[in-house]
Amino acid sequence: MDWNDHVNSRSFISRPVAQTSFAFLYNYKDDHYVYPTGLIGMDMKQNEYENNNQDKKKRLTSEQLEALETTFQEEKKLDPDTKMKLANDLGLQPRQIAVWFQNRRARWKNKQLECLYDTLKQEFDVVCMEKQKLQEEVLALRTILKQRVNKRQGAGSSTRYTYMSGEETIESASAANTTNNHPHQLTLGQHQGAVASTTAMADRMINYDPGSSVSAPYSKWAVLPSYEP
Amino acid sequence: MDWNDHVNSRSFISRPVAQTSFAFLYNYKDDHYVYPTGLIGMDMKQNEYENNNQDKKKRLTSEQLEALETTFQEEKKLDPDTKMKLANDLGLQPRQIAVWFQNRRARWKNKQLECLYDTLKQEFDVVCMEKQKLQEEVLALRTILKQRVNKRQGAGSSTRYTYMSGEETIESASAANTTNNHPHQLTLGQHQGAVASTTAMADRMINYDPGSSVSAPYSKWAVLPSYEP
DNA sequence: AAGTACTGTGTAATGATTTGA
DNA sequence: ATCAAATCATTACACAGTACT
Repeated sequence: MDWNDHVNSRSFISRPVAQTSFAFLYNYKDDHYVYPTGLIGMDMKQNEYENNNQDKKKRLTSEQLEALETTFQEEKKLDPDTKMKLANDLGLQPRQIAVWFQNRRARWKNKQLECLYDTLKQEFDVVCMEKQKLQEEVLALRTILKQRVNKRQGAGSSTRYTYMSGEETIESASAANTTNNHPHQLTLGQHQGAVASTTAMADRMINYDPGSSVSAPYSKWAVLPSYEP
Repeated sequence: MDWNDHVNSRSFISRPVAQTSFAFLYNYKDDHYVYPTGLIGMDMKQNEYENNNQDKKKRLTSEQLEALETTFQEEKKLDPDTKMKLANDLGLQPRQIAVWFQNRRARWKNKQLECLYDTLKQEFDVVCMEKQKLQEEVLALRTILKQRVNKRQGAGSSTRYTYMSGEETIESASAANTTNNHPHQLTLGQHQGAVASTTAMADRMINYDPGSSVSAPYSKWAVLPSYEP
């Protein structure tokens, strides 16, 4: 009862419904309403005082977004005071501010996840390479040891026990590593390439064939296993 | 002009608007509209013939969801025929079907991402372990080699050139690997634990402290770096 | 035959609502 | 009242065919 004083804060929020509900009034067939050019980036405030007639706009202006974004950067959570201040400054309902922050948080989470994935992917690649090198190194060392043993055996020397013990522990340590036995390293598919950007995620998740945009437009959806709950 | 024959497919789309646009008519203050009990799970069809008065419902019925879900499982993409069929079968607008599928794909993508992450995480852990073992193995092998060389040197033998060359290549191969030099392996934080489930993702992304749910409710938002675009 | 307008579809981003805690 | 999660819908742009000039 402290804030949202004058109006009921929910009174006008609702998007200007007319445009979509009566979209059939427009000449355009399905969902291809042609936007009045020059209305996109404009700095037209859409507060409660001017959404009465036909402002078919809902998107926040760049100013509003900027302010919201800045605020979000420093505080993911929105305390009531900030909310009211933003609402007053930007000519929006407090409720809108709250909703914006909620959505922002939810979507920020997904972004985070993507970044996390990319990071992990890079780490993974690095570790794989290092493992590869270590594997080669082990082979090299083994070869050397073998050569040496052969040489010594030819000379009639016998520190053979020590050698075998070493070989044994070695075998047990890398028994499962001698071959490429990572079922997902390549089979998980698509994610062995260079990590381009966050949007490259989609290309890895979806069986996207970048070449054929003509044939089989539905193919990319048919392949993946269903991970649904 | 062949397809999209009878209806214009967008004519009636809009959701039953009354409920949201005129929400301020309800007595409820801000954003806490209390739903008329007993209307939630009911199987009331909401096609164009009965959304005129006061059906404050938007959620699809379980039947509708089931059908949509089933269809989605077999085809992530919605071809027009299927769309019309579903629309007729379920008493929904074709537009609604399309929208549902779009949203479903978006949600599915996030789920996929989570699964992908978990899978990759497990692979990562495995590879790390294997790398660890290989590292130990390399050390063991080196030790053996060293022992052997010392022994031979003590005996006055001199295959020293061969040894050094081997040692050199070895050093170069694992120069950067001898220590734990993975900046993110633990620093990325939070994701070295067992991979519990897909929802465990949030716990890894957000700096979530599972113990203190009372104090510092805002703390978990203040920590992470901003990965925003 | 090239250019242009129209239409349907897709994805991505975004605003808003519902539900339960 | 607030939040997170899920959901519905809309906005906006891109691309592909088709048709009309």
